[in-house]
Amino acid sequence: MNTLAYGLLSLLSHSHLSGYDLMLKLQPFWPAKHSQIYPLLSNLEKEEQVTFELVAQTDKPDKKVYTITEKGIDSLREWLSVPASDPVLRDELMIKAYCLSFVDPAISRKLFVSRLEYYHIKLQRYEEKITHILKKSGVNEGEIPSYQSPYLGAYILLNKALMSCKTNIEWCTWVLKVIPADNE
Amino acid sequence: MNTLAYGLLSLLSHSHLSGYDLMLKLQPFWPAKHSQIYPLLSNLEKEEQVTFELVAQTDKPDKKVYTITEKGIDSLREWLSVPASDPVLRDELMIKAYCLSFVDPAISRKLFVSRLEYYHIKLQRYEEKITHILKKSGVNEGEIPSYQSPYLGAYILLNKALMSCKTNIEWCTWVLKVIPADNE
DNA sequence: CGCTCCATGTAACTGGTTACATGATTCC
DNA sequence: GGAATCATGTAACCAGTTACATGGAGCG
Repeated sequence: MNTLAYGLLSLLSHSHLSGYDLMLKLQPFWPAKHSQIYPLLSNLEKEEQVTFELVAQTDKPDKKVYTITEKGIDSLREWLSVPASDPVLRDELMIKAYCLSFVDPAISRKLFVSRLEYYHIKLQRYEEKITHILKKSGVNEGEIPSYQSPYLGAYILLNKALMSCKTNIEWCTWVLKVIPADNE
Repeated sequence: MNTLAYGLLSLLSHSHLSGYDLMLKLQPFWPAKHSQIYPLLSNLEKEEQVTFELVAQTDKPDKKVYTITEKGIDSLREWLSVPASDPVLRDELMIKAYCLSFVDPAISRKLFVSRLEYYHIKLQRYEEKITHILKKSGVNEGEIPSYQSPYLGAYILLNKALMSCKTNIEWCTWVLKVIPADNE
């Protein structure tokens, strides 16, 4: 049982999903390709942490829709009780930022301008998602889903994504102010 | 040539370091173990991107101090010209946050309290480092190292680390407000 | 006609971690 | 006496990516 396996279980603890759905939903929080997910799911099935049902579709390929078992929920609970290991961030831009001065400012600027675009797209998506789940959870304006609500987890995560995104935009914008413009 | 190799080159572009030093310095920005770094360094040496000098020490083991070559600087420059790939963050706490409601609030709180401690320690370290490099760079108060300054890269990175750290502290603190206290 | 989306799977490879191995010094 | 730091290296393993494989539906 690795972290990815628990990631799959935690998504399945909220809804029934296919391997393909799991891959898409997990992307923002624990990136993984389908080639890693499918074998893991069949392991989880062997261990009786999940079950699946073959769902035939007409205009799309058939799919396996997975459901978490009581045993699966139990191992999630156990996993939640041990402290989370340290977060790991790997960002090429940070290494590139360290040796900016080896190339001319125009090239440096490009790096940060395109990263800014990346974050702006993310920001928009996160904002859409957060209003969407707040609507679904049915809370009043300014309120937060309760501890028992199945939407609390998603709301907490999206809030983190939003906050980090904004901070990164701030950082990139600041860096662009520090890099001299081309016409200077 | 993978990202880690460029990470080593970028550190060596600023100073002469041993494999051990490189490992320690790289940790905050691209975590890697010595077992990954030593073989990479000997590859870089074969490709003539770096050279090394055996330095004998009396009270510590001897070491290999590496120096970047012109060829190494050139490949760094080339690498800087291609856009940085997307950043990857993997954080178990995010997955755990998603299924908080399966355990009782006391257990949830523990997760975020210990993560807060983690970030507070990081914050302190980053603050020390940033004042240290600003002092070394010799800029006046409120000023920023120039584009040509060898300290600009480190300053930009530390600023990002600081900003992210503060945002994460803010997030954890907010989450702890959302999780009901034990005596409620 | 090629591209993307949906959907599943395996094989080969690269990246990263853990463990094995050695050995002196310093600190508790 | 045991642990931590410095310093280098290899071997075995696990995690993650890329590529191979198949195939229908819908879009431009």
